[in-house]
Amino acid sequence: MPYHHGELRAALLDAAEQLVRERGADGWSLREASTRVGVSPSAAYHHFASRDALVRALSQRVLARLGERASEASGKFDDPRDRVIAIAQDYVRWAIEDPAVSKLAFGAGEPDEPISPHPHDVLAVELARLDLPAADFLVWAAMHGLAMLLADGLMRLDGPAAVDEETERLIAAVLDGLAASPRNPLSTARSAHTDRHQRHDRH
Amino acid sequence: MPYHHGELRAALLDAAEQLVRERGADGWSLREASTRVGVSPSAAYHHFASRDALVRALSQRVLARLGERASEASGKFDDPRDRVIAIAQDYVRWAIEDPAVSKLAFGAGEPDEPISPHPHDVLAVELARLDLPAADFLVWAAMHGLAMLLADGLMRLDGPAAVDEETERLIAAVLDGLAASPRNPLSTARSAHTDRHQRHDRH
DNA sequence: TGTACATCAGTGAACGCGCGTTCACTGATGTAC
DNA sequence: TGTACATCAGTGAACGCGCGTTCACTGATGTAC
Repeated sequence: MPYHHGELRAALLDAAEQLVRERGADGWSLREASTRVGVSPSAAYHHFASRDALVRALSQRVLARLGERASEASGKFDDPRDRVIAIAQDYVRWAIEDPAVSKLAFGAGEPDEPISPHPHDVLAVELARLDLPAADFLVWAAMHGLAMLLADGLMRLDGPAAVDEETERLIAAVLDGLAASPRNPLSTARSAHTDRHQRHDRH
Repeated sequence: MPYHHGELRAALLDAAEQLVRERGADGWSLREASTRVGVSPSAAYHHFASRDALVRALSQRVLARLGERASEASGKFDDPRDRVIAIAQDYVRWAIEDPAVSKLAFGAGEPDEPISPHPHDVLAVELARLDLPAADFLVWAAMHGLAMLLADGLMRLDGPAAVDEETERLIAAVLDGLAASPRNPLSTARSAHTDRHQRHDRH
């Protein structure tokens, strides 16, 4: 073990992520993550201002990876509708496979810097192609709800096939329903990260 | 302050709920709740086996209250469709008004005993009247997702009117979409509490 | 109505523990000349 | 190519703290007779 680790920041995030996976969002400590990496507890403070900063950084890394997954999932199809459904299926499967990590990702509050690619943005691009303005948050809400109910064990589905099927059924229903009753195209919904971008842009 | 409190169990749950509200789902201790009630920390052990048991009991109490709210909300309308939308609007508003408590309610795992009335059941009754079999979990997922995205600050809406409007838009879309493409009426989704009931019934 | 006594629901001291964070330090690295 | 030195990224001891839980206890309550 070299004196200078070299990748300590990433290694601490890895260890913390694994601990979240094993013990839940709050069942671990900075000291424990340091020990796993093989480093003294104080070493972490050269990379994170506090335990809380580490948690936020982890949340952001996880969300960015989810955004990448969404991009990949949508890339397997051409039709925008199929792409949206593929994103949703991937999102829901991910939440079931990694429930504690996904809960942490969404519960860590405002990010320190914009998340790229943000899952919401990946979805919004596809919905724009479907000519369903102001649908992005509602479609996101639908897939998010299904994902969280399953991740929290409040709802169960037998096997990945059933999960994919129900996800498609829900998202298809939302898309069809929104298409059937279009309304005022001016969205009233906003996201934290979009706000920040806009604020930046205006300066 | 009498030696025998009389309502200590409920008082501890009240204090814990308020602490969750102020500091977040995990930002408080059993000792702190006891102190607030004006009782020694060990007194709690005559009413709860552990801190974890207190958290579970709180989660269950909160869910049951949400079920009651849902019943009340739906009672203001006659048309089942309006009733479903009213339940959803109440659910989403509740999550925005009390985000930390609502997050705790859904994250506390399996209940010790059945929740009555369970919010999902209240919803399912209305959906049965709409002749939309196997729609209950999907409609629940949609409202739940909207609620959680708003509670976690991942999405924002300006004011209660916008919240109600977007909630109605989402739920209406799901109902319309599901009605337009009916499928195999055999639901593959199950809930933890329904499972338990069934297991009981079969004995 | 009075008394003995079991039970219930508190007290308060103590336990061992692991936590986040600070601090003065030191070994390793890389750059200037 | 060699050396001086600043900077970087670790160490390890220590801090004060509040935690959940246990334990022997005691005051209050309610019931039997």
